[in-house]
Amino acid sequence: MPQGTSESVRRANLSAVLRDLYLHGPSSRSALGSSSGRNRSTIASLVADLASLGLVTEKDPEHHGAAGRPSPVVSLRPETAAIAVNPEIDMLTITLVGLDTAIIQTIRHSYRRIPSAEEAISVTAAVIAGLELTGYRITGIGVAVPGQVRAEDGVIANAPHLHWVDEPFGGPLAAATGYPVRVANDAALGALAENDFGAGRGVSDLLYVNGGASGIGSGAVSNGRLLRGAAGFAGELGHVRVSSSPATDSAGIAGTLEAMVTRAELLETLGLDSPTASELAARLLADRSARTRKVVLRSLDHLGTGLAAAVNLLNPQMIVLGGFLASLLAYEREYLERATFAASLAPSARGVRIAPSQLGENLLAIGAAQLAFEPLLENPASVASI
Amino acid sequence: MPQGTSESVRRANLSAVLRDLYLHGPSSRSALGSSSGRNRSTIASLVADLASLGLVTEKDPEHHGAAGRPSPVVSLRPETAAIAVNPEIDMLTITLVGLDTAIIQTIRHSYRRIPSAEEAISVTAAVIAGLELTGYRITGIGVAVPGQVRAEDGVIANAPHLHWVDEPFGGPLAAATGYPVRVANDAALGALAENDFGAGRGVSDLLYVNGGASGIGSGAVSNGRLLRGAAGFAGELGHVRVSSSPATDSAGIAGTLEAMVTRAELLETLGLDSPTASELAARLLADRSARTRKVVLRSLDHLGTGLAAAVNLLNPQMIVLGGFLASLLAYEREYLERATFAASLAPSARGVRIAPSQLGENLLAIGAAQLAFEPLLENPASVASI
DNA sequence: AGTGATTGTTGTACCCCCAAACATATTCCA
DNA sequence: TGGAATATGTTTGGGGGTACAACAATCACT
Repeated sequence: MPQGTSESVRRANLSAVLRDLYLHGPSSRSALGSSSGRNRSTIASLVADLASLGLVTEKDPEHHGAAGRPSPVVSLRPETAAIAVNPEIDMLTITLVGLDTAIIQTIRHSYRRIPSAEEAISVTAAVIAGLELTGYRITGIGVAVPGQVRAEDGVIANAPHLHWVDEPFGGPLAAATGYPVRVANDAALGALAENDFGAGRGVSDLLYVNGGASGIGSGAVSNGRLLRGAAGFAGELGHVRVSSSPATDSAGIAGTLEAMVTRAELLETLGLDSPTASELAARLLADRSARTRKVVLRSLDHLGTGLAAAVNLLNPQMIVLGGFLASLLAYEREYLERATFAASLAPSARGVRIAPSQLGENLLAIGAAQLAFEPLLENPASVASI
Repeated sequence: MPQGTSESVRRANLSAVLRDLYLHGPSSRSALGSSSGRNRSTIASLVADLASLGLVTEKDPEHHGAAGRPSPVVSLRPETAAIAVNPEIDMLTITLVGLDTAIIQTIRHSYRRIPSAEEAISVTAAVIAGLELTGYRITGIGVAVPGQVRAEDGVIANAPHLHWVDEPFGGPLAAATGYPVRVANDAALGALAENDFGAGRGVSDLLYVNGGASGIGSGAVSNGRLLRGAAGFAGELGHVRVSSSPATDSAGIAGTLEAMVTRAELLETLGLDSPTASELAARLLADRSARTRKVVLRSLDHLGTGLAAAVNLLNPQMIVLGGFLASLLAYEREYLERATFAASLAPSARGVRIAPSQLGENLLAIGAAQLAFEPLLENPASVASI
């Protein structure tokens, strides 16, 4: 972000106010002032600007029983929204998400066979074209992809389960819909969402690891920002080696966390076929048989080794586990903590909390919407062009 | 850094100009203008401010053969300096480093036995008290410690080879010397130095891994900034597991990179006792015996596994190897690349270069000085108080 | 010597935030 | 019930900071 002009000051202040409202919900003008450190008159001017941009509204507060003149409550207008897109192997989910983080509408499109990137793009564009969007102001599209995404241009470098390799996605989807499009890895967006709205609220350094049917995805937030790396590929803990086993993962690498800890093995052990996430969690917790326990503990050993690598390399405050990894955590939390901290440097281990994911099925929609909202939050005046 | 006031604009612009000079050396006023994007008149005012703060001088340029009025060359004044401190098990090194990155003076203090933190602090304070510093303006002290350092307050959480655990260092040293003190891990400062002045110039995401007599240290730069993590402990690749071997490292963790790849084993194989770094490099390169080769390749396998973990988690553009790891790289670069990329996600692997360290024995002095200069670079007007 | 190009210099305009004075709305208390 | 206390909105003036335009200075080229 450019700095060093008086316009950049205005932009930074508008951004701070809008972000405060986005992260913490409606707030009085005086509270906005004290949290941003700006003067009363400045806040008044900033809020007036945001209101004239159509981003916020002011309402008279309910009486709250404190002395002094009541301060109007500033709220985000829910008409400002983003479109979250999540292609998976059997389904494409498209969600309309308000700037107030409300889930406005969800459309699921199933397909028989794994779609090509072109097909996914055209289906997405068709669904969006069919949405009733009058009354909404759409800031853009955020796409959560189960694979490695080049942040710069939204090209999907490799999404193994979708069989997409070096597929342009952001560009064509933008061309097909007319909206700006940003694309990122799904677990990275999960990390973002859990960090801002879930288990990791207020945390500056967080690791999110999700266990799904197709493998283990992960993403990290470092110093309050998504850890991207050079091209946007960072945070892939699932493909870090934790064993000398020759079993390979979806990327063909042997002995990785994803290769060693699988949902399929757990289902086989439990004798389940295709349970929902909550069924799996319940059945696993109920089954204290020796056989199941052995499988779980072996998985937790490998998971601990992997988490320890992340603890040593990233020094997070919090590790959030999603999917069946959350179930494994619930099964035997202390065992996982021991396994993790045994391979972690003691000072780093001391500061880590391991917690289950708090956001449910809307996790990726929220995360992808965050991605789409980011340019607006960074430069609120940019909506003038929408 | 606070934002949102007109003073912050001035600070950001002063900082941008000073940092440009720090990183890229002397520069004409017009070049400073175009690189920072500020107007001619603004640059004139900024440079005048920096000059009145005593940080820069302007000189008439040599004729350079281009049309137009010549632009004065702005240079950093070398009188502004920092004190770099590096305690090791057998020696304490104190270096006076100019803001123009010149090494002004180096003092080495040897001791017979490993010092306590208190002893290291009092020796450091005594050496600094004995320095002839008239004519210099000392911005502060930067300390590079072989261990995990809490960034916030400079407490050394664990420096295994020095047997320091939870030892306050920054605070007492500041009290003893009167200078502001910042403390960080030595390899992290190596990463910073290589990133700004060494093999990784211009790179935004870099991993530095150093192999020394006492183990493997590492640090990372992510998005142009030092990767700190929650408490400042991030970047410790040496303690990531790469093997199921029970051999433990200096932190007591089994099978880690540091446990599996040691300088001692290399020396034993080569039949050397205590060679200098360049002796070791030369002897290793000259020895193509099957026995040596076997040891080296096994080390490179483990190193590759470790580097792959970092590639997958951090997605760096460049990996810089120092110490005997640079010698291993020189011995068989392609083998290390294969070992690393075999366990790396292909898109992440494609963008990585592995290179030897470029900065020699002054690496840590430069890095520690960077740490001490950082507050000045961030807010140049703060020197007014020195 | 003249011309064109580039940059320093100066004065003005504009943007943005802050502080102070005043106005307003509420609670508290006698 | 009415004043005092409190907190905040509103208005106005001022200062810090950058950009712009006009002018001056200095170089290369012919």
